Amino acid sequence: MQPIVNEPQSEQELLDRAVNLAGLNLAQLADMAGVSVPCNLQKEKGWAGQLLECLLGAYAGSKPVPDFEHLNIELKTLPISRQGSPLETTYVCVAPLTNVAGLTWQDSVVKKKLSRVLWIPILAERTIPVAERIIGYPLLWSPSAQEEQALQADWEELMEMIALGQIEQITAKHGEVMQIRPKAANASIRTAAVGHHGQPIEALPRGFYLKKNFTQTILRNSTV
DNA sequence: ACATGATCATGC
DNA sequence: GCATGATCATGT
Repeated sequence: MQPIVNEPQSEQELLDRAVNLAGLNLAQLADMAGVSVPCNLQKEKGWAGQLLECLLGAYAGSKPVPDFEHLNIELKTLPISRQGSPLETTYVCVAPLTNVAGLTWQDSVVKKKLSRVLWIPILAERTIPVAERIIGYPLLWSPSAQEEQALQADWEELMEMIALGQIEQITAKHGEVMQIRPKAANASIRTAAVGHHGQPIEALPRGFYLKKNFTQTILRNSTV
């Protein structure tokens, strides 16, 4: 999927574009982009997110930079129920498993990634055919002081465990608003990590994910 | 019913 | 292998 518009030149232009997509369904968006709608997302889990990128003029591709680099804005689609509740957690970034000594929240990739996010809710209950899922009203967000505190607390807890060589003890239950879970093509993938005694080990790659309670709060706080 | 752990596609 | 985009599907 290639971008079909130029890069937005301002936050407002980006937001305007997103607002203009609200209320449309994925079939209409696919039509605008000249692509076909998959029957399900089993083999194209990122399809809707990539479709929105293309329609809004994101050019970053798979580069480790914000979707809208010059605006420092990250784009996230968020599947929601008819009640407006998030249906999935939200991937943030890979969790560093080596050389973590001295890393601070202020310099973390998580903080940077979440500093400014354009959330685009999609009514995406699994019973709704992909083509009929509807784009919701967009939300341009930066964490409040309270939200950042919560994120920082979880980040510090989780990173401390990693720094102590406890990566294999971390489960998705750790963290109040953010968790660490596997992020890999399959469970046999391995990457460099650090063990209990500081020795090098191989571990399943992990990622930071925002829990539903957190993204729910973001949506609620924007409710009119 | 739901979250956790597992997985899928793609580019370089 | 690691980054991007996430949702699937099983266990509890």
